[in-house]
Amino acid sequence: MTRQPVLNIMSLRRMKTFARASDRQLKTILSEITLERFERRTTLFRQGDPSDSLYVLVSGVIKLSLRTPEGEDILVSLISPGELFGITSLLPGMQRPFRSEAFSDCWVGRLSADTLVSTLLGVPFADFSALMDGTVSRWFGLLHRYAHFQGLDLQHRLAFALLELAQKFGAQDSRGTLLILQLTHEDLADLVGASRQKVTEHMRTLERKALLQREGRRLIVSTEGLRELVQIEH
Amino acid sequence: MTRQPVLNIMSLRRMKTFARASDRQLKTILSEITLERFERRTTLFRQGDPSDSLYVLVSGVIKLSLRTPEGEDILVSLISPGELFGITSLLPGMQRPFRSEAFSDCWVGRLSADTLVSTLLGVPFADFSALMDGTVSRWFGLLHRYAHFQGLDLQHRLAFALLELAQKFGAQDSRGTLLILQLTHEDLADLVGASRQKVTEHMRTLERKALLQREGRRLIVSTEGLRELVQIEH
DNA sequence: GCATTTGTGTCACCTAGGTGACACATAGAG
DNA sequence: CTCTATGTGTCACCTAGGTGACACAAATGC
Repeated sequence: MTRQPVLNIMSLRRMKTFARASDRQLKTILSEITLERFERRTTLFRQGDPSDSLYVLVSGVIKLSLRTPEGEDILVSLISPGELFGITSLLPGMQRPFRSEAFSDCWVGRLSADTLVSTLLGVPFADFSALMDGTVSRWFGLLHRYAHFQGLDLQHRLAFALLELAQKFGAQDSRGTLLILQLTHEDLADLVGASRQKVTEHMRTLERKALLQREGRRLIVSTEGLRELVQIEH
Repeated sequence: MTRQPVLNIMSLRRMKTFARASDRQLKTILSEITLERFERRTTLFRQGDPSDSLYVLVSGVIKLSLRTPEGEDILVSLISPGELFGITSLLPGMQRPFRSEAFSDCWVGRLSADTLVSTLLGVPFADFSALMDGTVSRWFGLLHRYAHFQGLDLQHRLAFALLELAQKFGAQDSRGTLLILQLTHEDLADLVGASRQKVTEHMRTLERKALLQREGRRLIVSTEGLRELVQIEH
């Protein structure tokens, strides 16, 4: 077993995140970091765990991955030494969106997101976190969508996309959720990464299944129906 | 033409980002926001523009999209009223990664990222921005990768993935860039969203094209060659 | 109101890539 | 050094979805 690596002000400052920090700040942070070792193939946290702490990779390689309901594995990212990960801990009340496991033997530093933010910025964590939530969390949502889309067939990508749109642009209507948007099939195709023609075809089958109606060029979707379509059959 | 909408403390506070702000803060922000109108199909900013200001959507729908080198359009996101967008302005020195256009007639508020951060958090923008860069910018990078992968064939996805890995885990070697990673074809398959078998096949053709060599289970890639492969032929 | 442009529906055809199967290579574990 | 696990290479086969083409419908401009 490898010896525990030294983590000091100099080694921290070599990392991008800490390059600008003062010695005092780094000292505080150092005193709050716990070093841990993880053997290859060990998992650090699992999808769905509460997203409490933040990690710094000291040595080794970490793998972030996603297990789809269909049992497929999606490798979202490989983390290299010096990087921070477990970033959802910067957003309020998140769960871990990915599974994290040691891709090789690793040394990892763990600290609370709160410590990082308050010592580096000197700002209450809740304020920071709320700002992140209002801005940058959309990136995260999109990333999540794209990752999930990997290896889903068009039918399901469409269903997900419609649900997302219903959530964002839906108005309740006696017949279902009315999308207040003038979406062409081409727009949808660009959104789900498919051809215009195939989108037309699948939209028709959704109509036939009564998960979707049209009123001129406006869509009325059945969110329950779509949700069912998406969850079942795997 | 629609009348200019009223933007006041109350309407701001209805937006997620400003929900927690004090009246004073909102007042400062209000005084710094410029309201602009954009007709349907007008573009607010283009891919590659400097990412200076931040936008708040007051009414209408905004479309963020990406034009691939192949001329395909990828619809990354549709923004609904109340959302902030143009978020890359929170990171230091970024260019706009997406094109933004009015999907319907819109009213949009524009302000500088600096104003937002310094009035909401009371922290120098550079500090905040550096922290974002060290943490959350990875999300953005991944999002960018996934969006670009849309509509690329396996060959190219693989090439991109290898380039990315070379960047992160590459060591210079007389024969090219050596990846200090024990990657199986299955790992690569999970990374690019393909089957193990097809990855094997394409890896072999990359070898035959001399863009790739192997030393045991370690890879040596030719970054120049791959870059060429990826850029040419469209 | 008509004419033009933009969107929809539906073909027939083709190809990238998924799948299963199996032989062979390699690398750890004992 | 051998045995077992895991990884690689390569088939033949099948299917989801891309493409081009064209008819029809619906908006939009004039």
